[in-house]
This record gives sequence, C-alpha cells and structure tokens, in this order.
Amino acid sequence: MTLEPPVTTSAVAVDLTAVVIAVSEDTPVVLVRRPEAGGRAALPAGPLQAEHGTLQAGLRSWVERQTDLGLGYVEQLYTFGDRSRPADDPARGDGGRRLSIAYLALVPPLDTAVGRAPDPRTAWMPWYDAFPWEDLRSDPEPWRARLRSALAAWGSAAPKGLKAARTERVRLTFGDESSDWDAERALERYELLYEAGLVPEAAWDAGQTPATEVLDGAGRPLAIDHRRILATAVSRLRGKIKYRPVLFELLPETFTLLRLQRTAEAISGVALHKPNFRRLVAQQGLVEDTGQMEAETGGRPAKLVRFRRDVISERPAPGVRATATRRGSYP
Amino acid sequence: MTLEPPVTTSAVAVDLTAVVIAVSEDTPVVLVRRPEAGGRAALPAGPLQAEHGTLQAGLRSWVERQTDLGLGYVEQLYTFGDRSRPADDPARGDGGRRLSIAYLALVPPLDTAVGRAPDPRTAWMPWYDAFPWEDLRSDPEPWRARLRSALAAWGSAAPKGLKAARTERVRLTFGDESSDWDAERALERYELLYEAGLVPEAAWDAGQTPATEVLDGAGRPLAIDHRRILATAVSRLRGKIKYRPVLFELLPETFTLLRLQRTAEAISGVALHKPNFRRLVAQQGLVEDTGQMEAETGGRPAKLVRFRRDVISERPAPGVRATATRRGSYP
DNA sequence: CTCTCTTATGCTCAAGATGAGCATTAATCG
DNA sequence: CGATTAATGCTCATCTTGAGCATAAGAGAG
Repeated sequence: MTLEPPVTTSAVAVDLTAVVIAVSEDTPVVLVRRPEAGGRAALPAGPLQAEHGTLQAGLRSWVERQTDLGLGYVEQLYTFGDRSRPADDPARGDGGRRLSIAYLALVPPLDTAVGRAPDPRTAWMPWYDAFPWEDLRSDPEPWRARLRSALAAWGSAAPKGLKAARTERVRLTFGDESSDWDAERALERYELLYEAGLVPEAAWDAGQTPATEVLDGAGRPLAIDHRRILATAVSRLRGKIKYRPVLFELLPETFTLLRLQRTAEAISGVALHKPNFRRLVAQQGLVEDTGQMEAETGGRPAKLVRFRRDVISERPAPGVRATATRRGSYP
Repeated sequence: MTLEPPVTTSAVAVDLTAVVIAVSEDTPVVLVRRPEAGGRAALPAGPLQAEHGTLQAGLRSWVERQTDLGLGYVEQLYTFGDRSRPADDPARGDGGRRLSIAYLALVPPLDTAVGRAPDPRTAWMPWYDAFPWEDLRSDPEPWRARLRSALAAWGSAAPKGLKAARTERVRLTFGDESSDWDAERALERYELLYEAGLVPEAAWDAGQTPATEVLDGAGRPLAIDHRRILATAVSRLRGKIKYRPVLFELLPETFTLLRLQRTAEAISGVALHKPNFRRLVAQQGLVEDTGQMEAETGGRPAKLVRFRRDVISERPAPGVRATATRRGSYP
C-alpha cells in the first residue's frame, strides 16, 4: 500500500440501509421488511444508484416513496463493510465485498401502529423486541440480572489474562448492583452479548447452530447484521436527544408535555422525573403554547404546545436530557 | 426502487481516507501528502482492498506502515460519496462514483514537528492553516469580523424569502458581537463559507475560476473535498474531547497539567481558565501522579502525571470540557 | 544574594443547574 | 359527590460552573 492516488479495486456492492424510527404509543418502532415464514426481518435497503446526487438524497428519495412520509430528519449513521459480514448475505456473491451505508431517519407518528405500515411488505417492529434488556422504564431488574449472570459466566470462562478485562467491560456496559448503566451504550451491550455468544447471530455468523438456551430472552434477531445496525441507531439517537432537539421529529405538530416526556422515555428507555422534565423543557424555551387544550388526557386537560422551529439549532444545546427517576416509579 | 435485496450497481471506487491528527507544540497538525508545485495538499488515501478484514483494520494497517506510529485511536468519521464531488478527482473516471470512507486517527507527539514527517512525500500541516478563523486562542476578532461582514453581504444578496434564514444561519454558526460561537460547529462554518462562495473550492467545483478577493484570508484549500473532510474531523474531535478521554491519545506517556490544557486548547481553539481546568481534571480522576517532576517549565517545576488507562471508558463521561476564559486572556 | 519573572498549585465565592419531593388544580368516571 | 388521573407549580439541598485572588517554587538579572 502506498500513498499514490487511489485506484479502483475489487467488486464492491454498495447499498443504502435505512433505520426508520417512529414512536407509536410510547413504543419506539423501526420499519422492517416482513420476513418470510421462519426467516428474519430485515431493514429496508436499496442499492446506491448512479442517479442519486447525494447519498442522503438517494436514501431519502426512496424511503419517502416507500413510506409516504416526509422524513423530517435523516443522518448518516455508519458504514459497515467488514469482510466478516456473514456468508448468507445474498448480495455478497463471488468473493466481492458488501458495503452498507446506514442512515438513521425519524418520522412523526402517522400510521405507525405496530404491524401496520405504508407498504404491505413492511411492518413497524418495536425496537425493544430486538433489545428487551434496553427497556428499563418499568422494572429493569429481570433482564439485567439474567444478562449479568450470563456475562459473569463468560467473564469467568476467559483465559487467564483476559478475565479482569472482561469483567470490567461487563461492569462498564451493564452496570452492577449499585450503579445503573448508561443508556447510550446500547451498541456496546449488544456487541458484548455477541462476543459472549449470547445472541444467535454470533453462532450463525460462525456457521454454527446456536445452543437453544442462548435464544431465550436474547431478543429478536434480524437479518444479517441488521440488529447491530439497529443497535448503532439506538445508541446514536439516545445520545443525540441529549443535545439536539430531534425528539420533535418524532412528534406531531402539537403535543402535550407528557407526550413529549413519554417519547423521550421511549427512546432513552428510562423513566423520567416529571416536574424536572417540565422545568428543563420550559427553561430551554423549546416549546410554545398553542392556546389549545388536549382533553383526552384521562385527567386534567393539558395544554397543547408546539415546538419552536426557530430555535431548532440555537446556541448551546437544546434537547432533552433529564434526570431518571429511581426505579419503579414509572406511572 | 423497491425493497428487494440489493444488487450490485454501477462501478464504484471505494477508498479509505485518513485524517491523522497530532498536536505539536500547541499546534494541531494533520498528515498530508505534499502537493506538487502549485498544487494542493491531499489527505492520505488508499483503496479498500480485499485483504482488509475490517475497514478500520485496512485503514490502520497502512497508515501505521506509513507513519511508523501506533495509531492509538481510530474512529470512522463519515462516508463521502456525493456525485457532485469535483471532476478533477483522478479516481473518478468513466462516470463512476467515488466513495470515500474517512477515518479520524490520533497519534502522540513523536516526530510531528511541522514540516517533518515519517515519509518524505508527506508533511504535517497545521490545521489552522486550512481554517485560520477557527483559532480563537489569542485574538478572535480579526477573522471573525471579516468573515461576518463577508457573510452579511452574502445574506443581504439572498433572494427575498431566503434573507432571514441565511442571516440566522450566519448568526448561529459564526455568532455575533454579543455571543461567542460554538467551537464544535467548525464543519457548519466551512460549509457556510463554501455555499457563500468565500472559499475557492466552491468556484473550482463549479468549474469556474475563483475571484481573487475570495482567496484572501480564506485559508489554505486542500485537494478535492479534503478540506471538508478535515473540517468534519475538527468538529468531531472538538465534540469528542468533551465526553471521552481522547486527548490522551495526543500526549506522551507523562505530561504536565499545563501541557494537557494546551492540548485541549489547541484542539478546541479557545483559551481555557487554568484553575478550573485543573479542578475538572482532578475531580474526574483522569490522571495520577508519577512522582516525577518536569523542570523545563520556565517557572516553578510541575508535577508529571500520567493518564489512568484503567479509567479509559468509565461511567459518566470523563473527558475534558472546561470553561473558556474571556478573550485575550491567553497566557 | 535579592528582586523579578514565570509558571504551578490552592482556595473561595457567587450563580446556575440538578435531583427529589410535596401541594394544588381540574377534568372524568362511577 | 368522592375517587381517580393527570397537569402544574414550588421548595430545598446539592452539585457544578465561571471567575478571581493568593501563595509557592524555580530561574535569571542585577
């Protein structure tokens, strides 16, 4: 390898993969292609075409045609192109490499009921189906305890010198009895489970059959490496809402503060302290009154507010970061 | 476009582009290929090869061979592949598209004096040569005032409905008399200057000759879209040091707290308040004493400290964010 | 051998931001 | 009408930040 100008190399298939996220009834959902019987659902993906002026335009144009929704927000996530991508990938063929440029897109809650979707070949899948352990809104302990004990076993099984490092990684990503985990580390947690062989993709990618006990409670696998791509999106989105007002892309024009909070909770997977959440939103000037009220609250009617678009990328870092409540205090 | 499995499309040349950053004598530098006489410097780039197991491994292996330095830290930056990428790109050829997967790499200060480099065809270029306006460590005003007035003119020249939006964008990215700008928005600033035609690449990419006044003070252009890639790296790195301890990848094994601060300042482009910076570092437990002292300080000798590697990805968010001092208070 | 200069290091203080509760208000549903 | 369900408002103790001041410990000049 030299520093000479790059030259074209071996055949590379490039596709654009979309992680389209919506929030439906406090559940974050992702657009997937329906699996055939027994198969795994896949993220929508399409080949990069010559007509596409920009990568993002390519992604945007065909997703919009598919979903009939305006994609409010689109950002490039990551480019996946490791040769180790599994052999059951139909696009690989003849020793070529497949490159997937993944994008994250957010759409407002319109026709996003789970199961229904704009195209009959697609469906909205709750993302916590893929990562049940990432939802700590109600009772976090069942999942955490199980995964931690499985991972502890993996740590103990490590070769001599690696034991401490593995144990420490588990502690950092999954927390321990005394400390919560960091919601943003969803990708690291998935990767750790993969390495530990606790998700079936690990065995499949190695050409083996996963042990059955592995499948229990390990979440729903997606095609190829799509669960990893989804985990990347979850991590990115959880980080992003802390400093950019992207939550509003997931909400209708007008909404109540509780709905905003529930959306934040759905994404981050933790329950938030209501008064503090409101204070945060208020002092940041992110929303303004519409003068209307929402009556269907089940209790006292709530003000309907709207996002102040003119503040969309204002100075410091608007967005919704807020304190988690102690466990169990969700509703 | 359908949701069918992706198929191989038109020829795509894929290369891995590296933004290798070091800090030399309080100056952030980037590794570039020396330009031919009159030409523009380019970032090192090499084609993606079939042997590369992972993209990052590919990037890492050949950069390490080139520089004889261990790349402490490598992360994927962004994939550039817009069709509008300029025509003087030697790798494009026959209507094919070029895809560049850019990586950010950090190396410790070893042989990184400006101008010297591991390979005679390469050089370390101060990144503020490309973005003089991004260095606000001493006196920010000369650049800011000039760019703001040029951009104000661009705003005023906008078609009727766009005027307000343009003016607002300028205000958000470049700040105004009363407010500083956000150091992380380096990429947005470059892109705004590009759109406004204030950097020569804008004219070149359009196949035109830039007006000479444009060139004055607009920084040093790089080959193709490499200045944009570098701006992406600057923004990413400035954001990253706030919540991950990556600064240490840019420092030798042991260092003084002032050197750590100067490195943070070099990257972020702003002068920091010394006592507060120390307090921050101390309370985060990022460093530990070595017991040794550094005598060459010019004043009272300073303790030599070292980064606590075991804390490298600890819970909340270690890293170096700190308050900027008011202007002019650098040294 | 002091005085001066330079940088290291420590301390204090006032604001602001955060984490956790408690109290009131206003609808709906039997 | 009383119970239930939310919406909204307020308070308080802690942390965290932004800024400035004071002292300590070397090198060099005179």
